[in-house]
Formats: sequence, structure tokens, C-alpha cells
Amino acid sequence: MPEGHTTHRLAAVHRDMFRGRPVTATSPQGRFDDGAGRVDGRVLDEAEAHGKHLLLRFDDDQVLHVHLGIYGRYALGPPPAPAPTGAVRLRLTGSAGYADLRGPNACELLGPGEVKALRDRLGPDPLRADADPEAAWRRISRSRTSMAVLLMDQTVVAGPGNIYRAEVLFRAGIDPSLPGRELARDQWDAVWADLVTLMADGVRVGRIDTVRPEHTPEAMGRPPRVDDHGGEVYVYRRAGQPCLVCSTEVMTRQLAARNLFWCSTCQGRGASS
DNA sequence: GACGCATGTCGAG
DNA sequence: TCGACCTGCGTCT
Repeated sequence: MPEGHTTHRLAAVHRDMFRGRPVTATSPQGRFDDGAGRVDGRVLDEAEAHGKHLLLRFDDDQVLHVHLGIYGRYALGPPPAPAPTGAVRLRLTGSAGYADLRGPNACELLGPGEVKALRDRLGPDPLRADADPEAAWRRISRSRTSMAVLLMDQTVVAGPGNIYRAEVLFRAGIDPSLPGRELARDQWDAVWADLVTLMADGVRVGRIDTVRPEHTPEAMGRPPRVDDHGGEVYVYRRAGQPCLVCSTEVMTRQLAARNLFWCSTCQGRGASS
């Protein structure tokens, strides 16, 4: 689940469920006993997301920093909370419900200075009102690194992961191997605008759908299709299957230890407008 | 029950 | 560039 839209959803859930009232915090698994003890009984003042980082600020200015990483997930529900099962690192309980955190990359308490340091190294987040896409453009337009790598670099853009990376490049018709410095300014503007739109949709719907209405199987006269990650996408994890637009086989390769997917026809050099 | 896999990040070499 | 981290799930035995 965890790309930036997931974190923003989680921030909203935490606001709705816990803000303004004392929470109960425990670590059923035991690996966060110390931190849970320090949060237990505090009042949640604010919950926000920056990229894939979830920040929960309590009334004593401690900030709980959660990063789901690749395995982490939340289980949320109304009261009463069931007996915890599996490896629950942190359980927050309030009058409106509970939140169980399993398998996070990071679950730690930070002071104000540490929070600032964390945020200072993150690029603009398309889901945040204060995001400055110019900061990302300055990095991209000077870089020899490929767009595929730049879009996964959280110090360039904070929030997109492997799915949004693949889908946004497809939708813009950009070859993933194109160096940042060869990207045209209007292409970047289009990519950023698309990230803003797609990720906001992701927050609203709770999954990643990127296929335009005119390319859905129904519109193309093909049988209905369900992608195995739970959303409708053009290329992500569709290697060997026909491109939804041109029917060329979708390509895949390992790049910086991650799977990259693209259509060599729709995303050839010069394929974009 | 073993194994492989994943929407992520960091640090060693 | 590669392994470690870390958890649940699907697939294969």
C-alpha cells in the first residue's frame, strides 16, 4: 500500500480518530515499549504527512514519526479493539477507534529539531499545499540521472513510489531513461500537475487508478481486467502484457534494485508532445 | 512448512 | 551496487 497517498490518508484518519483527546499507546510486540510508554495518555495535537512520512505531534511537543517502508501497514477499526494478533509494533486506542501498526521501517519519537531535519531533506510533496515544484525542477533540470530514478528520489519529490513513478512517466509519454537535464520545462509542469491530480485521487479513493476513461477495457472493447495490486494502471506490474494504448508488450527491468515498467512505443524518445 | 515477493530506505564496501 | 531491515500473503510442496 505505502506510497504518499496512503500516508496522507492515514494522517486524516488519525486526526479524525484521535485528535484532541488522550490516547492509549501500547506496543503488544514489545519492540516499542519505551516510546509507547512516553506517548501513552498524551493528547494528539496534529497529524500530518510529508511524502511517505507520517508525523503525529502530541501535546508535549514530542512527534511520533512513522514510515511504513515496504512492509509496513496499518489496521484501523472502531472500538472495541480486538486482542492484538501478529507483530503489532504500536497500538493507539482512543474513544473513536484503534490503529495497529505492523512492520514499519521507522516508528520513533522525535524532538522538534529532528523533525525539521527530516523535513529539510525531503523534496516537495504533490499532496501538500505548501509544495514548491520549482525546488524539484532545479534538481531535475541539472541532473544527468534518469527520470525513473529522479522520481523515486524523495529528496527530489516526496511521496511518489514505484507505481506513481511508472504511471506518471507513461501518461506523459516520457522514456524512463531520459536524463533529467533533457526533460523540457513543459514536460515537468505536466508531470507535476499529473502527480497532484493522481495522488489526490489516490487519497480520496484509497487506491491507485491511473487509466484514463478512454483507455479502460470497456472503452477499448476489451474484457474487464483487474490489476493484482488493486488498482487500474497502464504499465505497473504488467510486464509482457499488451499496452492498453498501443498493444506493444509492456517492458520491465531492474533499476536501482526496483522493478521498472514502461511501454517502449508510447514512451520512446520523442514520443511525448 | 518453505519459499518468494512487495507500492521503501539506509549504510557498508 | 548489494545486503539488511521486517511482516504478511500467496504459491508451492
